[in-house]
Amino acid sequence: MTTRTDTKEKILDLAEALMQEKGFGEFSYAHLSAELNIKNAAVHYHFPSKEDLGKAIIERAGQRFLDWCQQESMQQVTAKERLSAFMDVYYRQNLERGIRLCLVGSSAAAFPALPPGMQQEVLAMTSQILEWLARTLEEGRENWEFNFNGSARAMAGVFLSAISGALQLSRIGGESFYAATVQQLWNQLVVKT
Amino acid sequence: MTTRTDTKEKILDLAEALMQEKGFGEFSYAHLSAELNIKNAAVHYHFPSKEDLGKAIIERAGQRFLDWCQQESMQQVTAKERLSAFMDVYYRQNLERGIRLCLVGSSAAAFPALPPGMQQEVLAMTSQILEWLARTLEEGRENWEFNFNGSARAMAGVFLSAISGALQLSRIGGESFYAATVQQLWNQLVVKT
DNA sequence: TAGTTTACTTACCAGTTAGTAAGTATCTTT
DNA sequence: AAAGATACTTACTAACTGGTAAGTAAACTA
Repeated sequence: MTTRTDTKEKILDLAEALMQEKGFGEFSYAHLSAELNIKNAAVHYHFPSKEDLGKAIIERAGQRFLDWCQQESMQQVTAKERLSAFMDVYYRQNLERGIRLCLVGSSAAAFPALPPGMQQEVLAMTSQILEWLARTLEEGRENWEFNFNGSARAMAGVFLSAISGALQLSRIGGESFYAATVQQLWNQLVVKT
Repeated sequence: MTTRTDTKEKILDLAEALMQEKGFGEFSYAHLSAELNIKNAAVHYHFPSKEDLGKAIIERAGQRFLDWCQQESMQQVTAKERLSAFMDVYYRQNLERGIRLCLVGSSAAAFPALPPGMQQEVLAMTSQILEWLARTLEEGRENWEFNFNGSARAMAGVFLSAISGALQLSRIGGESFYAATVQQLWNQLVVKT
């Protein structure tokens, strides 16, 4: 079975981008329909409520993250290379597109205003990311690639807080702020060779 | 000369709290006026546009920060105690009030949607904070209270990113996430005695 | 005490928000 | 070829948004 149209995916792509650029509460069905040259009722056809739309955005992104970290090429590289790839895909690339936030940062900032069903999806996705980060950091520490004290889970919290925060603050301080901050974070973590 | 009413200050207090709780774009003149038992036109009397209101919120908070870090008692304590006080006033306390974000984090997340005049105020306030942090970190390093490599300015960027990010992510992960993350950050920075 | 300023209220407005009900063209299945 | 599902459009709504113009009561000033 083939889908005749890809309107639903296009809506999700655009909504996700707008969420990173402006926040979930700062774009409307009218924004989506205007840009896609459809009527706002067409968006409601695919996503009856904004909660449905929000849930779908996060659900898809969460699945994409799982696919990404379970892909074959990921299993063959070191923890340091995996963490570097993570930062490139989920942070560095957003910087190049007009400083989009990561979905975790965007969701966290607007969390109390998000529909309940969406909050649950955000929690699930964030937990997945934090667990992957903790596993990666722990493995890197055992391989003498990373150097840090305390639990890998706590370090994962610091790392995710710092990079999502740095992406946000670089909207104020510019790309140079992001570059300097992430470099400092990386230097603190990585064992010099 | 005494002011007869304090409506203007009450509006600022409430607007600041709402900005930390929900974000600048997520509260309205109607929210403010309803809670203060006045009409929305009364809010417009004191702050004609939302840009005026936003500028006033940040301007006042920036001045409050300057007053705070220039107060007499601050000059008499060590860098470590000053940094600890900063985290208590500007972060720990927000956690206790339903996880309000700091104004820097709230502003950064919504930055592209903020009125231009407000963006300028946010930049000024953030610069003040980063400069103070860099000075404090540098002084603490010279006193053997803190231990870090690289420039104090870069470390200040990591520190501010991490704590503002941790406050946001604790909306997802709860207070325990904040506690664990900030403890890890502190342990990495502070020289053990 | 008359005039002016301050701090509002009353009563609007045009634009935007998420959401809905009913209709239509096109494809798929029987 | 008929019946049903799919993917929309047309046309609408009630609630809310930031913002304004005109009026008013009380306080301050000349």
